Amino acid sequence: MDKIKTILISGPTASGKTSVSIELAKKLNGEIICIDSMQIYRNMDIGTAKVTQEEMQGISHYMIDELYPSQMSDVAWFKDTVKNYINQIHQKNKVPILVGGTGFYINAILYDTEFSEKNSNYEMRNEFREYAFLNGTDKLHDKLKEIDPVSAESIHPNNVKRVARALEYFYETGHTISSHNTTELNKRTSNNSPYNFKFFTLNMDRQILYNKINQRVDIMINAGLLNEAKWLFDQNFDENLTAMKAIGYREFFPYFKGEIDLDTAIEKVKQNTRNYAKRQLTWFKHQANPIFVEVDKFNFEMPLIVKEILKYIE
RNA sequence: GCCUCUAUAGCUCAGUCGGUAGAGCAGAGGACUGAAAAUCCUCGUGUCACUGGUUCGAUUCCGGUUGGAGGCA
Repeated sequence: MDKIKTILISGPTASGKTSVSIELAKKLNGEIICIDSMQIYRNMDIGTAKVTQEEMQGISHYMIDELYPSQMSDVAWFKDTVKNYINQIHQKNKVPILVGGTGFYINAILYDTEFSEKNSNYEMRNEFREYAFLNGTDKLHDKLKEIDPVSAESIHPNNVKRVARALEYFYETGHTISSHNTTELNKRTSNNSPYNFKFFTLNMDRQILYNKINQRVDIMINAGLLNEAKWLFDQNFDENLTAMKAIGYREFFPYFKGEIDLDTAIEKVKQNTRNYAKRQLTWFKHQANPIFVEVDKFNFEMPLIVKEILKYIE
């Protein structure tokens, strides 16, 4: 049986993924799956730049509003859910178009990262984090050195999250996470993806991108971002929830508490968004092998961009 | 007009008891495989405003000039 054909449109935030994907879907009889760690949450529309009903132009979208902010997402669940949607869309004889900026999730889907083994233990994670807090990050790192020197070598002691996960993985499965990672990385290079995919990353001059980001934050403010942020703030959720880390929300919490003024909070949103865009680009450049589409070279003209992408398809 | 303070990295400021300087922020680069919009790592040469003087040597001390802030009239 032939592999299912899919198209993936990625890129940093504010690069125009949404409109490109909708134009493509119209041209290719496609449906859209959003690969975005934050658009998955309900009640967080403006700040996550979620597609609006009008923008969709009748194209079906999936993986939006699947969870409540009080729920935790994770790669394994995300990948399985997307997989199902891809199959469903394919069975309708339509083209699944994946669009999003969460590189970690994208790779998990495209390169079929193995998560079947049950090995996630949040309690253990928290214990390790507590241990590092009480005894210092180096002490936690020493524990890792004992059971998995290879991982200890590549994970910085300050990166408690990773050190804790590596330890958790070992105690849950009896194997080192470094061996698991090696296996999964080999899958990526040996091209045994379950999909026949074309992977695009939209990009543009850095300064232009930053200007777009700044402008978009202002637009979000005018569209009522503050109300959304206030709502989330008022829920009094645990600050460790993924949804509480969303840029465009958490920066306003100190403002609601009266600790900073509004302009400072808005500047912080812009800055964090810029930094995030930078991290996304680093991921796409080094953790994947996409076709880069420099949209500013096409003057941001949608027909030209779509035409460029279509050149690589079929 | 007079007096006082001030002029150092894109920004906010340290500092050098005289031997050409360093933090935070911004910015840049990177890592990443069950929290990922998360988490973490690396990167700081700039006419030390200009101009004279003292000195072996001045960004540092002294004089003047110019810009800024405050006070008195």
